[in-house]
Formats: sequence, C-alpha cells, structure tokens
Amino acid sequence: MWRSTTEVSNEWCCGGMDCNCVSDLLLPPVPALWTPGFAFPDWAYKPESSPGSRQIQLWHFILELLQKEEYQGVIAWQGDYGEFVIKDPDEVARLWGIRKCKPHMNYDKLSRALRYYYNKRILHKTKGKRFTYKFNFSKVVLVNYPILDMANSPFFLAQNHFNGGSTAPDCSPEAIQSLFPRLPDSGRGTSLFDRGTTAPGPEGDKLRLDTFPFLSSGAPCYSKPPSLLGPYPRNPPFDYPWGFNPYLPGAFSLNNCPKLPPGSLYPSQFYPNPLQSSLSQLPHPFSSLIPPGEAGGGERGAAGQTGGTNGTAGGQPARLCLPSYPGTLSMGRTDLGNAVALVERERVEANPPGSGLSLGLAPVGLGTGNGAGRQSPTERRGGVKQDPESDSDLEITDLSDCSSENENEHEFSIGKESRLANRSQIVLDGKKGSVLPPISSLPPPVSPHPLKSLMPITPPPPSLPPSLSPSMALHERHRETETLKMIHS
DNA sequence: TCCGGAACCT
DNA sequence: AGGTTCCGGA
Repeated sequence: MWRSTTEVSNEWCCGGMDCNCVSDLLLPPVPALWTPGFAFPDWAYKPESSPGSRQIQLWHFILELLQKEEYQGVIAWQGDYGEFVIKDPDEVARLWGIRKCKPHMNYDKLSRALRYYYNKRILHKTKGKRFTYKFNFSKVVLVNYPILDMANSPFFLAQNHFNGGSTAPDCSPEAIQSLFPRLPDSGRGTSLFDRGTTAPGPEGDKLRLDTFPFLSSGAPCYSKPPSLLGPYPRNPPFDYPWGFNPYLPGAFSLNNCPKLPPGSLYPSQFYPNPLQSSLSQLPHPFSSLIPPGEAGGGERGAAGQTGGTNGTAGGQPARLCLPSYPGTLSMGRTDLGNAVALVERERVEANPPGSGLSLGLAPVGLGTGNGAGRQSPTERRGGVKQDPESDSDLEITDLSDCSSENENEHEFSIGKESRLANRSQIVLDGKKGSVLPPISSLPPPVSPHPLKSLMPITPPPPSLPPSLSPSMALHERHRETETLKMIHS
C-alpha cells in the first residue's frame, strides 16, 4: 500500500543508478516534508508489471510539486477546486526535464504532454487563465461512485451535461483507470459497498472506501481543496448547503488519515478528498454512507490547518443554504442541477419512495474567476488573473468529516442526529424506506440557481416515520431514560 | 499562449 | 503507454 521514501527517491532521475545525467547535482533539495519513513500510496504508481512501471508520470510529478511548499512559487493550487497554476513554466519544465533526464525539456514540450492528458480527462485547461490547468479528480470519483451511478446513467453517458452537453462520455473507464491504475476496473459495476454475506443492517453495508485508495483510512487524504487557497475574497461566515462550510477547520480533513505519516509526499492538506469528505459532510442520508469510524474526523482539532480561514469554526449549527459567492467548490456551471435531478429521478423510479436509497448531490457553488483577459508581461510570473469564462468541469465538493471518533469535538448537529437515527439502516436498508422525499415532492425552486432546487432547505421532513426521525430518536431515548429513572426511584 | 497532428523514442 | 520533439495554425 505504501512505498518507502527510499524507493521513491530513486525515481528522481532516470530510475537511479543507470542515470548519467547531472540530476544528482541538480536535484532540488530534499523537501523538509520529505522525511525518511513516510510512504507513497500505491495508487500513485503504475502496476509493477506494466511497461514503464514506476516511471513517474507527469501528472504525478505535478501533484508532487504542488504538494511541496518550496515549489509554491513555481506551481501552486489556485482558483477552482483542483485547479493549479504554473507560475514559473520554465522552472517546472526544468524540473520535469531533470526528473526525466530530458535536458532540453521546455514548457512547450511539457505543455504538450499536459495536453496529452486532455483526452484522458485527467487534466483540462482552464481557459482564459494562463498556465492554469485543472485536475479532474471529481469525475473520477463520481464515476467510481456507484451510488450516484453516473457511469451507468443514460443521462450521464449520453448527455454529459457536465461538459456542456458534449455527447462524448466524459468519464471513460480509461480515464479513471489511468488515474487509479491500481484499481480494478473502475468502470461500471463496481460497488461502493461491501454488502458481504451478512444481513443488511447497521453493519451490513460498508462503503468501500478502499475502492478509492486516497479515500481510505490508510491512504493519504486529499483534504485541502485547492480552491480554498484561491484568490477569491473570503467574507465569512458563509452558508453552505448541507451545513457544510469549507472554511471551518476540519472541513477538509487532516486527521482522518490516521495512517498518514507526518510529512507524506502527498499530505492531506494539499489535495482534495472529493469523496470521503463529500459523503461525510452531507446530511443524512449522505453522511450516513460513511460507516462510523471511517467518516474521518477528530480533525477539527487541527486548528486552522486545513484552510479554515475564518473564525466561525466551533459549533456552528448546520445550515442548509447556498454559498453566497461564486467561487470555490465548483460543480460545473452547466446543468448539474438537472443532472442530479435526472439521476435522482432515475433512482427514485428504480427505488420508489419507501423502498431504498434516495440520493442527491451537494452542489455547492459555481466556480468562476474574478477577472478577465490577458495579463501584462509583468503579471506573468506573479499571479494569474481569473477568467469568468473559466471552464470548470464537474466537481465533487470536498465536504469533510462528521467524525464520530471523538465525541468531544464539535460536530454539525445534522451529522450527530443522523448517527442517532441509526443511519445505516435508514439509508441503506432497502426495506426501511427512503429518507428523502421523491424529487417530485420537493418544494419548487425558489431561485433561478440551477442547483438550488435540489438542496433541502430544512432537515428531513416531518413526514418521516417516527422511528426514522433523528429528533424523535432523541426524544424516545430521553423518554426511556426518564422511565428508567422513575422505575429505579 | 495554446492547440493538436505527426513522427519518434523508451 | 506515456511521453518527447517538432511543427503549423489560431
């Protein structure tokens, strides 16, 4: 699962001993974070058996640079979720050339290699922003995430609204596979749940977070969405759908990666964790999809580390509203709302109300830029202007943990209540009935915002069966306690 | 600055 | 397969 630093460092140039190039001298200083003993996640490497195995790929390298603080001036996360800016193209090219023993590497060639990723949908260009590219983490996650069943959704395959209506499937298994070479075929049919042989029940269904190496507890967690580091003005407090506020400390989890050694090459604070956090932050039923103990957590104590730049941290009650500014956490600006609605409809039809899983997404915002046009030459190396035309593709919001590991930590009330409500049964046991009403019963949209209609403004509807109502569960529990007291007295 | 085709390399 | 190199075009 993990690779040692030693193994890794041998790959700095040409695979090690056979290399005659000067990279030994030119290698950048060993990063402070790059301490012996930490490990690489397997998924960052191609299978050993494949040709070219263990040769670093450019996108790996990019991620690597993005992770290292000393290269923040060269390449850095910026702007939308997954978006990064090459601040010094020549330097990045030089470093890439060093790594690959290509002394004549330049940005033109490097960018050609990056363009090579477009077709694979690993990367895409952020139009209008110089030297700015964007990883497509989210699509990978979406497609890998069968509860959304996007990969099987006729809508998704045929309409592909996430990409402006292109008819080409945008989440090809190839793209996924190339992002996660170690995964089994991550296209259709991969179940996110280990149903196992046990009867359905609270423990009967477990999220297969191991399907996403970077989501499982043993893998690095990409917790800090680049967007949080972006140039947008922050005017907290914001209200976020599902009660999620990415500016809360812990919104992007650090400590939910218990096996992540300090100083990992892929430390959590630099990468988005599109799925784990997404699920755990969502109010039930979504948060319920994370099994207790895997929902991340204990990390709200990591004060201010994960981009928690506002002071609204502690104990903020969950509120279900829309982001108040068009930045960060983009979900694609096109028809995601419709997309989700369609997916939801499909699911509702397949699982009529009362019979199974009902789902939704948490479209959190629309990524845009905050400026336009070209930069002056003097801006070229310094900063990058944002372009409102920036094409942000589908994004999964990195919604973080609702830890159950440390009850002393403050939590969103929704997360707490959903646990009290024996969420696993509620959500996953097909005989228990769905938590969310069918899409048709949702209140009509009150906003032109294409996503807004999908966002429940209130906690679960009062129409829930009492046994499924979190507040009722509390009430019942309290009544039981009182009864016991009376008996004892 | 960015794009993608083409040939080529490992 | 995953680039690298070169190039013409926008």
